[in-house]
Amino acid sequence: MPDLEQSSVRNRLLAALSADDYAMWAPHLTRVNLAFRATLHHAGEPVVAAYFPEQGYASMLATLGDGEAAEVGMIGFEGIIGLPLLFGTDRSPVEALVQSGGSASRLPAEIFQRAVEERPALRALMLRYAMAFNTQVTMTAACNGRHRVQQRLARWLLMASDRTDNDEFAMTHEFLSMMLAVRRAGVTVAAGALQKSGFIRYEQGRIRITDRRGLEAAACECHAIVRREYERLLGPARPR
Amino acid sequence: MPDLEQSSVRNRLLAALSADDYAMWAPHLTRVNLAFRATLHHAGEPVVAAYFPEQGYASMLATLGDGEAAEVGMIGFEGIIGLPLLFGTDRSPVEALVQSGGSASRLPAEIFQRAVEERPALRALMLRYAMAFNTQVTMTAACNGRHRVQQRLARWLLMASDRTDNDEFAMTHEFLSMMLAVRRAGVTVAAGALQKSGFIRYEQGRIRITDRRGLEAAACECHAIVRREYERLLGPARPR
DNA sequence: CCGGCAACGTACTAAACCGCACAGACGCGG
DNA sequence: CCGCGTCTGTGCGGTTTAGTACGTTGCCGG
Repeated sequence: MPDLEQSSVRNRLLAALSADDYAMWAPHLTRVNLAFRATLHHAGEPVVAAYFPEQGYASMLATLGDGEAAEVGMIGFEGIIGLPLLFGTDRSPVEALVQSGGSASRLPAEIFQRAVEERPALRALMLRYAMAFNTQVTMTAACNGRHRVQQRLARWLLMASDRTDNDEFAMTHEFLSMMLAVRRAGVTVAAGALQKSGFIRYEQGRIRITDRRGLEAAACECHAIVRREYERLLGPARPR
Repeated sequence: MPDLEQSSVRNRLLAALSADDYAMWAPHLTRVNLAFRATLHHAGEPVVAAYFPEQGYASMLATLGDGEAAEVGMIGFEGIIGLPLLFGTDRSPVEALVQSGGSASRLPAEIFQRAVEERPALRALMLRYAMAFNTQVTMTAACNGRHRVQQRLARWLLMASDRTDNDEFAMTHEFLSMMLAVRRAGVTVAAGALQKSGFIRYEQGRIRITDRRGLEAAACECHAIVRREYERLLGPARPR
């Protein structure tokens, strides 16, 4: 497989690497399919590779004792899946589950960890992303405690939109209910209200954002706070 | 002020530094008082120093748009307050508020950041701690979504106990209600139930854990998961 | 010893959400 | 175009928590 040109890479972290750092990685990067519902790493098991999504995104799910799980963060083309490697460990109690299929560049764990040790600029970039992602998890914690289902649903849709650079995605109420840790029927009611207001439109497993401004107003501030932090640390997102 | 002997340091990160790394920092460390209710850094404002608590602990509070705040993590003698510095930034939307007074070693931001850049072993230690703290925030996010007030209260008391190495602390229901993002009256009811079961005992602003095993059973698994992750990454806590 | 304040106990109504159940709508394969 | 599985709409009773309010207890300073 030929090396991928850096200029054709959509992943924002890979694109932000210096030419040198990218060239170092290029021979080790393989373009892989991100299959819908694939698990990139399981809770408590070794993380053997880092993934830089190009299209699609994955959820980070905290697994609770009773077999349940709750989403704590999302990672798309702006980030990297496999952050435990950056922190010098190869496992965590978090599972990475692909929610929207696509593709990613895969890098073996040893290559990633060696580069993080040896390349200060690369390390700094990854750490800034880690900070942004931490902020996302932090606000999820606060949001889960304070905000109502409808606000959280609106926030969730905006985050998914940011991370896929898309206004429409395949997504059932059942699925959303697992992400938000609420009942399926609770999602139906909240989504119905958002649709009635004209912010979204959905049918049979597809949701489309029809009024982003409105949806932003319906969401809690958590989305805006996290988004600002991403832009501060990683540069502006492309305009929507 | 004379340099502090590393052997007399209670903070587990400082104690775990190599003698070399500690010696490098010793001239810059100042022992400061952690005053009850002091803010070590505000949301959105520069972090000018890192603090290594010796006694007492601080809460990390995510500030929401409406002026409210919710606790997302706690840092005591096992950690460091000022993690944004490790990630190469000097601010975050999180506030560090002292919840139990004590003392800490203070290190100016520049000194900390330079050492993180230049000293791989020191950096690795700080990153492992950051990973452990992230796990704490992650589980808080999941816990806030899934678990009931009484479970969360039990978990919170156990975490505070771990971080102060103490079974008793000054703490009102009013205060706990802010930490858990619930009503004050909700805490009274939950705490009353825990007391009735004999797990805790409290009166006028003091809470004491009287049956740690029982309290652990009453808490959700989130506490055990986080504690195991701390031990895995940072070594065993002293037995309780 | 007494007044005042902070902390805690409790009660009531309302809202949010759960658990469950079931019916209708859609869409795809045969 | 028919059948069946998936997805969505809705309702009902029950639990949890919010919001509010007010009474009681205990500490502390005068």
